[in-house]
Amino acid sequence: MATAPPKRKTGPRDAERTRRAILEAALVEFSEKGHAAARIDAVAEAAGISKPMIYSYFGDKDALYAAALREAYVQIRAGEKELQLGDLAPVEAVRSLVHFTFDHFRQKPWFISMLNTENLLGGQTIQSIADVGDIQSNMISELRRVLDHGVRDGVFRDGIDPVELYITIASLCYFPISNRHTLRAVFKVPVDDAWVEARKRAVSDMVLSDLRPCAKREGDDV
Amino acid sequence: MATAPPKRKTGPRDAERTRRAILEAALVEFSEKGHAAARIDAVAEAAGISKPMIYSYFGDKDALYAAALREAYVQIRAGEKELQLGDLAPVEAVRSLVHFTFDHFRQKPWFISMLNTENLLGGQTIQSIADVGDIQSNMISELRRVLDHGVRDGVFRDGIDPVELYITIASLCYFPISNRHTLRAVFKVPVDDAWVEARKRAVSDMVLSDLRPCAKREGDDV
Amino acid sequence: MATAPPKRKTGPRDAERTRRAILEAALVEFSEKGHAAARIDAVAEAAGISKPMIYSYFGDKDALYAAALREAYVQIRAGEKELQLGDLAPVEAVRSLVHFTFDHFRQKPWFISMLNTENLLGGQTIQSIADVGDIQSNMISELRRVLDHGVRDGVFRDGIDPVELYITIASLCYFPISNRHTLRAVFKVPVDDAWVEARKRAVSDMVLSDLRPCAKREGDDV
Amino acid sequence: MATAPPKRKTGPRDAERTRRAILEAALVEFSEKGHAAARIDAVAEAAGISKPMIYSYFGDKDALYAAALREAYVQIRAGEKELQLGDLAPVEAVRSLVHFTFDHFRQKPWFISMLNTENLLGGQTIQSIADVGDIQSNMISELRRVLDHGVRDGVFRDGIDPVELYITIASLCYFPISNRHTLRAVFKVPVDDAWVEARKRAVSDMVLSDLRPCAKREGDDV
DNA sequence: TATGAATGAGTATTCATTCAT
DNA sequence: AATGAATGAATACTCATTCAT
Repeated sequence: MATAPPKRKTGPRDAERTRRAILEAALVEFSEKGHAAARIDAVAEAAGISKPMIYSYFGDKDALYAAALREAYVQIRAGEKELQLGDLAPVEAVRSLVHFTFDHFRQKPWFISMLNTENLLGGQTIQSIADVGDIQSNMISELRRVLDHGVRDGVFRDGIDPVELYITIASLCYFPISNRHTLRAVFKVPVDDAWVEARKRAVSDMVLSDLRPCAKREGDDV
Repeated sequence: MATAPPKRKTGPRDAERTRRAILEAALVEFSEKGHAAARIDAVAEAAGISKPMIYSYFGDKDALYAAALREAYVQIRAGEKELQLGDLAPVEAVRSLVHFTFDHFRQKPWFISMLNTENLLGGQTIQSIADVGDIQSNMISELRRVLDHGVRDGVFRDGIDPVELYITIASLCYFPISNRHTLRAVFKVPVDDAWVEARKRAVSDMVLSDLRPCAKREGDDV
Repeated sequence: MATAPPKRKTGPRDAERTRRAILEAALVEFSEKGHAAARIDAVAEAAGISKPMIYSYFGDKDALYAAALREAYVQIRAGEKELQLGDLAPVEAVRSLVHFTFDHFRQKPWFISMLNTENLLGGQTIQSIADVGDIQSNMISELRRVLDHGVRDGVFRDGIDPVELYITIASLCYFPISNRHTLRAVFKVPVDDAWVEARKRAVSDMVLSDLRPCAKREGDDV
Repeated sequence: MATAPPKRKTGPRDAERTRRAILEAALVEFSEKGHAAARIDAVAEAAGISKPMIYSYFGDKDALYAAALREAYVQIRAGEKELQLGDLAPVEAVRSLVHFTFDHFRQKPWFISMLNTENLLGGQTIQSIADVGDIQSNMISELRRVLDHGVRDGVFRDGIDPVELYITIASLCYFPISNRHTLRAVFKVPVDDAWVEARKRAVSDMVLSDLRPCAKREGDDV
């Protein structure tokens, strides 16, 4: 913002800039406080505009929340797109996705917080976001192609569903970040950078290990 | 409680029963709505008592929330204790813990919701619950013994930290339940009993697979 | 209380003792907090009994307040009676009354506080205390005799109404005590024992000076 | 305020008018009921605005109370200033101050009530009003000049502290007004205009008599 | 007589939302 | 397009008073 060209008094660009400012402030506010505890006043102040603007741009609190939630998904999708998974060797592609996911969860804490909040509310809002499925399907498609490639190369076992794989990845990346406060308090886990990085390595190892076409792998231990 | 003398309809014993009623209603209310959206009125009504009783028994909303959070931990600990992990073969013990964890998350949804809520608040409350570490340390101790046993029996690899293992288990069990609403909406996952049961099996397989003392396991795929 | 004879379990004396305990606690509570801010709970705790006892002994909060107000008057009357004004020379009697009044206001702060509170409420309660006039009339009668005596002795001027004199005395003794907090804050008056004692002397001098049969006294300065 | 541009019906100037309306309503409410019994609802209704405005303009009940208390002092200072004591002969100046004080106490009953309330609370609030000393110091300065002038003219005795004199004046003016309800009930004083006016004369005579440089005045009667 | 348990009726305070300019 | 002013509807919390034993 500081490096932006000098602001013109009015015009179409200002509207978009205002919209962005509100959206980003809302994303922070909703993710830090949750839906109920988030304050429209706080969003207005953080965005540097007056409250009525928010209503004029977004409608009401719920609509603003929906926009913030969607923005969280848009951001992670944009990050995943930049990975260019198709250009990497399958094992590298998966490892890359795991690392990106873990890091994104860690560095953009509002994503996890928004998901937590939304799931607490029973997912009412996400259903109403029409294109949310499209947003993610790109990544799933790419992952499917990576898996196919890996099977063809003999480095992945067959029959893996990309969605299930993504859920495994997300599971392992999500919990240590989303629950870091309770982990620290209950298990005395030292949730610092070193621990988190170690955890990230362990997670990517585990995910890749699970993909390997090892004959004696599962279901033979009972 | 089980050893208490038979409860009279009314009288001095009402105090304890009232306390329990409030606590259980609060656990449901806080977990369904989150901290900010939870209503003291709703707790009172669900508990079948008047609002002032809540203040008389618990102090204020925050204290009631803290009591509910603690109760969530007490409940899962009680369940884990009943597993008697020490009496089972190591592999069985781990599988049993995974299944219990998964099922508890699924069947007592307030546990996950309370953790989500608490982590959203930055873990302020859990830190103030003095004995929360003790509550879980039993389970960790037992898990450590199971791991040692498994290493001695040659069915588990060496050097596994019980806390890290538990975090892996919890990660894999937590996410599919806690994020079921967004998963359904975003990935069109059919989050029904069949899917959840399949997921549970996949998770326990994955956990056990990761424990196996396979020489060519990790770090050799880059 | 510590030196009281061993308490019998029940009996007529206990009832009276309980009554006194409640009354004294109420006097303190009402005078320290005022009518609205006084808490029945606080009275019960200070009296060392349960709340229902207060209702059983006094009826309700207003009745308890009335009893406490009456008690404040009874106490000051008892003090005035002990002065035995009739046994003193007129000048001494007046000085004695001034000093007693000043000291009583200072040492039994609840009297002033109760009067403040009652006047804030518009004197609704004091009107309902049937015998409150009788309580004070003794003192006024004695003061009238002192004044007559003084006139006969030639030390007081004639035509002084005892009630007006008492109002003058009370005025001068009341304000420096009742308003000590605002005096300190607004005028930086050092409201300590030395100041208060000096004020007491000034007040008694002023009162006696005003009583003296000096020819060129009043009304000649306009 | 008198010099402000003509007020438009609505618009930005409403803010100041609303503020005044709240402040005046608060002054009446707090003085009539005391701090604890005063109702924010009542203030809002009397001011003709909604409750949230009070919080927006003043913060909370305590801050509103503090503003009302300060306003009471500002009002009496403004009145004292108009007296122009410096332009009067010393005796007249003192008599004028006494009469003004007495009349102000009588006609603006909220001043006495606010002081009573504040002293009941132990003066906590007045201490936090930073400029309360300045508010009154003008009057004390003027009074000091009047006393000096009177000494020079030979109409006042020497060595009188203006603060002590003001306390004497205030004492004698305060009590008959502040305690009018209990005086009526206890001493059957007919607290009507006639009595009050007579009292006012008696008070100013007494104050001036005490100032006169009469050789045989005090301390010689014991 | 005495009390722990319980509550109805309030009260200060907040916040999403709209109005008027 | 933008905002300071305003509010209706809620919500946490309190307290005098009563009930049941």
